[in-house]
Amino acid sequence: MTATTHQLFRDQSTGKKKRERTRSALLDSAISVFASKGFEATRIVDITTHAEMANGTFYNYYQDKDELLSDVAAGLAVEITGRINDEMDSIRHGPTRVALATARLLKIARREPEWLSVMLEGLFIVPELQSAVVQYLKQDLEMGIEQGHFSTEINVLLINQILSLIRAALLLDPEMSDDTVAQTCEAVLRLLGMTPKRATRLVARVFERHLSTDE
Amino acid sequence: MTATTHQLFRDQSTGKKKRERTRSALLDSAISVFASKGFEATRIVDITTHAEMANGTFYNYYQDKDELLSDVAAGLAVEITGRINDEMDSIRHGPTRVALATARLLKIARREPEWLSVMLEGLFIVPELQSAVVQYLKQDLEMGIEQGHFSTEINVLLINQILSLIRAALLLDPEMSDDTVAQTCEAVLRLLGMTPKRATRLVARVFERHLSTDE
DNA sequence: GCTTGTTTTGAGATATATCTCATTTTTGAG
DNA sequence: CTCAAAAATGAGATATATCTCAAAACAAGC
Repeated sequence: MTATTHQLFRDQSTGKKKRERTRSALLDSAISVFASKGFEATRIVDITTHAEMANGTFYNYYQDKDELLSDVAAGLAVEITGRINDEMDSIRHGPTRVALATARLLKIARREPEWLSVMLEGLFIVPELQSAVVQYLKQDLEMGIEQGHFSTEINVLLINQILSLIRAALLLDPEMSDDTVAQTCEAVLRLLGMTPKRATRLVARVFERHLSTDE
Repeated sequence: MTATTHQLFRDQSTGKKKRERTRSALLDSAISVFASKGFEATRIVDITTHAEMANGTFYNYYQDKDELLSDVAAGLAVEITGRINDEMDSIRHGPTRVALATARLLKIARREPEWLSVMLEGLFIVPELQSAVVQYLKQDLEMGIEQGHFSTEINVLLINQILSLIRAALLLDPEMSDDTVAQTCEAVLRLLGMTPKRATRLVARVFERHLSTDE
């Protein structure tokens, strides 16, 4: 029962001290187990078994499950926001940035189905983590408002609505078909006050200009 | 530690046989405990203690927690949809129906904060229950589309997006201020393809025409 | 108030998780 | 290679939940 696809934290820690490598193995296993059984239902021993260690080892690193979840979610947030921001510097059109970021996020979820669900679970259970992820989103929203494309107030409910739309997509279609991605992007833009026509057109353009290759 | 506010199922079963009354006491206690600790975290004994019975009594009625949740959520769904539909017969304008139903749902959550969270938890954990609740919503959506006010396809993702917006409101502001209610109604209408201006105007009208008294 | 069927009770058997720590194993610097 | 420090181990002590069932309490018809 070793990890199959991702090796995110293990990869980041090869060459480093043993302590770092073990911690990373715990983090990677936590992603797999949290994603498959859900956070509440997973037992410490599920994670250590998956990581092929003794259960006592866990307690050399964390006090409890929550501490581990924080760590995992924070690490995933860094990785995911990093990937999304990649090559977005050049884009200075608010709605395009929002649509592209949303689409990229969901496409990451397609490649690495476990990442997004675990990160979101972390964001909802350990709300302090939200600020880190959400700062980018807020900047893009402000840009879109200043440019006159969005018609909305930025408040905490709006942010949660957007996160909820993303979670709904993940829950309903973990495979993350292009349809689901497109419908979710359009939903976000509508929520922000764009008309259906403009939203559809923009999403289509974002798909062909920025996402045609990166499958 | 007896129930304070609601007595939904107890009230429905006064006069009936003992068996019914005990079952109702379990259901009412389940609402309180699920709402305060969350479904996963509640233990059977939490519910029986709250209901002031021996823990063994639970097993005369249910096999496990999930069975109880189904029962509770189904009962709540009947009560809540009944209240929402009350006096909506006369309204034949799709968007008004959607806005009013959303606002009423959230205002029920204000009076009975436990009901909606438990019902939603049930809908997400026992998806079979969704169809019962969602049929009304679908009818209103179809009406709005036929009348040319909505611009969207009705599919399961859309339904989940709407439910998610409602859950976001509940999570963020359980007190359910008028602001939260209004913002959520507008978000639903935007999602369905109405322009921000129309959505705002419609929600304002629904508030003054249909909701001014029922506080 | 007696009797029979129904419901409740709660102690304890069973199951499952957490957490500790004396011991063993591994690591890596010299 | 050697050895002290670091890390891992896993059996078992502690804690917590589930579920059962013989006995007690109760309800209701006669």
